Amino acid sequence: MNERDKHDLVWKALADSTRRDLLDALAAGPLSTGDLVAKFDSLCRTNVMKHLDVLVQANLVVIRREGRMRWNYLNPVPIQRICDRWVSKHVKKMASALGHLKDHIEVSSTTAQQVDKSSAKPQTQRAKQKQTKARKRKPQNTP
Amino acid sequence: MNERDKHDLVWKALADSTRRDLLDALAAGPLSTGDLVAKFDSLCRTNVMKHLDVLVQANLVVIRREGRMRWNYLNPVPIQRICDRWVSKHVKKMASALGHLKDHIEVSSTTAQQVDKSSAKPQTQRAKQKQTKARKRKPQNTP
DNA sequence: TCAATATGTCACTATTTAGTGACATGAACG
DNA sequence: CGTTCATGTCACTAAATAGTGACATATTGA
Repeated sequence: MNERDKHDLVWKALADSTRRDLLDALAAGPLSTGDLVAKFDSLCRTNVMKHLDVLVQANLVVIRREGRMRWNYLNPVPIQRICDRWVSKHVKKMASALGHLKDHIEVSSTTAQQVDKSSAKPQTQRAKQKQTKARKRKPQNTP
Repeated sequence: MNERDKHDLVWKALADSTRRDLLDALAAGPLSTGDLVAKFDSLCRTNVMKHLDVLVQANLVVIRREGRMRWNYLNPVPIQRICDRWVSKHVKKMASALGHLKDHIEVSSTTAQQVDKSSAKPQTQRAKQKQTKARKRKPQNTP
């Protein structure tokens, strides 16, 4: 399993709100599987275990066995890791992307409060040709 | 659409590696849909548009129309927002969770490097009873 | 040993999502 | 006009995922 796949497992695991809730429950301290089942009334035990499996695969939950008990521990490291990586990966580009964004955008009500202002410089693109033929062209920066 | 649902849209949108790649491509600056189709050789145009729709729903991509062209802009705000919120939401618990974790864990090779050390204090849990009956019990902290 | 309990596994259905081709719309431009 | 091309929409199939009940395993303690 390469790094990118592991990365993807974490994203996939975090994509589900039920699993994020499970992580929430474990944030205060480890719980047994049965504890979690009791806590999440809408889910059957098998379902909880399946979600836990996904979290374990992503290394977001680590288990410790004690007799017939299984204690589930939250491992927060991959979360911070993925956030750090994703944000830092884009942090420079983000500043410019925010710049590109403003000026002329169909500003939605929510977007309006979330977007900064600066310049917009589209990339010049389009090399290969698939079924959709295309030619070089350059849009106005500030119509 | 409540805040939690919007939150979920962002997670769901980011869960797919193709969509993360699309965001990567837009990080350098806006691209038209056709540009993106040309860039992602393995995807058909309809597929690219569907992924873009998901990103637009999550407000991760904002579009600007210019004649018959559609320019897709990355909006990095929700990413930072979700990372900030998720991390800060757990930041205190995380320190303690990391504490809970070490001591006695079936340390996997990858986990070993990602986990800190301190104390482990399981929660006392288990209230309701579903099909799985359960009684109160408390595991050893450090076996 | 035997019964209760916690967890593990299997087989299956239902829902969602990915992915595609065909056709529709609408601006650009001769 | 009418053609070209970027984009939009629809209908459909295939694959992945959520979710469940039934049964299996294994530990605990009377």
